[in-house]
Amino acid sequence: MRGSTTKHKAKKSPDRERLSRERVIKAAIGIAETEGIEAVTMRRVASSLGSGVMSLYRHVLDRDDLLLGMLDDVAEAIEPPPLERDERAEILAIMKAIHSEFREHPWIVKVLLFEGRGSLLILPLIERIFAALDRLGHAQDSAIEIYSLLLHYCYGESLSFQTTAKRRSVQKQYPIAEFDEFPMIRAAYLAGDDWKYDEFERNIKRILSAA
Amino acid sequence: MRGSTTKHKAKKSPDRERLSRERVIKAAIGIAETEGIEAVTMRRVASSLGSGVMSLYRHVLDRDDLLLGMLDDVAEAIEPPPLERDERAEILAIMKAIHSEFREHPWIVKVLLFEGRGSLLILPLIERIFAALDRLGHAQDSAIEIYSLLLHYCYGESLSFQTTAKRRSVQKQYPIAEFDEFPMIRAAYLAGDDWKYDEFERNIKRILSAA
DNA sequence: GATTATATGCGTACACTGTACGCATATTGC
DNA sequence: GCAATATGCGTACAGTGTACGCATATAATC
Repeated sequence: MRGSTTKHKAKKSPDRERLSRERVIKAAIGIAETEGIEAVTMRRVASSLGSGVMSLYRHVLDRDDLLLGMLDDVAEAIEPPPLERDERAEILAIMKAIHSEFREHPWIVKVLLFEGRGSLLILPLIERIFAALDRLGHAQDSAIEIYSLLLHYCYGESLSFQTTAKRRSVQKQYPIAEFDEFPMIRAAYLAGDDWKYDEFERNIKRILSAA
Repeated sequence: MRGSTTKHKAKKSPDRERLSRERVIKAAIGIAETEGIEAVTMRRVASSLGSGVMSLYRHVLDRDDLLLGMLDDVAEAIEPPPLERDERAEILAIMKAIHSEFREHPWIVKVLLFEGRGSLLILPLIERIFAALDRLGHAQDSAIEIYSLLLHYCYGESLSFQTTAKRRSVQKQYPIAEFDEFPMIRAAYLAGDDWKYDEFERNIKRILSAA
């Protein structure tokens, strides 16, 4: 929408590219990707662009707006899975697409749940879920409930995955002795989570088998 | 003007109660309860106790430790639901207990998921869930998966409830026009969520029907 | 080209945050 | 009464988001 009129008049060849909403958002995403969303401070973004802090505010309303822009950017990049004839296969494919996006860009979940913002660009996928539930014979209220179950599990799982990973890296783990009175928890704890690979998919299937 | 009431040096009866870990944590919980976890800053807690900021650090390692203390405090207050013969009823009762705690003290979920900390005091309830799943004939791996499904849905739902409530109060809602291309989402959106009352319970039952 | 209008960059300042350091006082043990 | 310890907390520092307003770069008009 902006700057499309290519009036290449003065080739001043700016040694430093001009700022833009796009560039600011992309820089913020880069930082979030490598250092986590907590590292996305206005100063950090500015310094990664080699600009002053307040320059960012020419292209972004405030930090909240920047986060929203980041969401829109990744939402745009999602490629919708191909349509499936089978309703449950359709829903599973969509949930897997969303989930893998959450895994690839873990910061998304924190922004979604903490800032309470959501990108509108994901709506087509949600609509497809509702359509599939409709085809499965669900009335609106139960469709909404199942959708809520699917998505909130996805949120919780993705968020927990992050914090678990962090906890594990920090090695702030509890001593196993704490679990002595709870044999089953202890066993689960010791089992680790290598085999968890397909847990998400299997749990979505569980939900769908009850839908 | 604190000391002005007592002209001589009060030897044993201080007009101000002494600080303690307990008092610090309780004060922090009070603030979290009424103003949200974001308002729980060291300065805010100190001022609510009428003490200096650094005094808190005599009873609490750091802010993280304070949050952990808060978790333990509410976990302690949970009353375990009575044992149920029926396994699914047992699990449902426990999940409802946890969920209602999350609703009553919304800040818990944020601390749990963001700080990545957890209170050990809730382990007895978790153990009961695993025991019930065992009685239902689940091997360890599928038991862990179902437990993960149950709890992560509970997390996601509780967290989303908060942010939705906040969004609603701020009235930062999207204009309905945005949903024109997505009739089912639009309908769901317009339906509101008054009837959502038992959604959590019904969804847990859905999960259990697939367990 | 010259002049004006606007868009953009950003330095400084302010009100917050957590907490390290070390001094002052209160309480306890002998 | 005196020493040892426990407790309270003032000050300082490095962070955070961002309001304000000046300086310059670019665009538009004459």
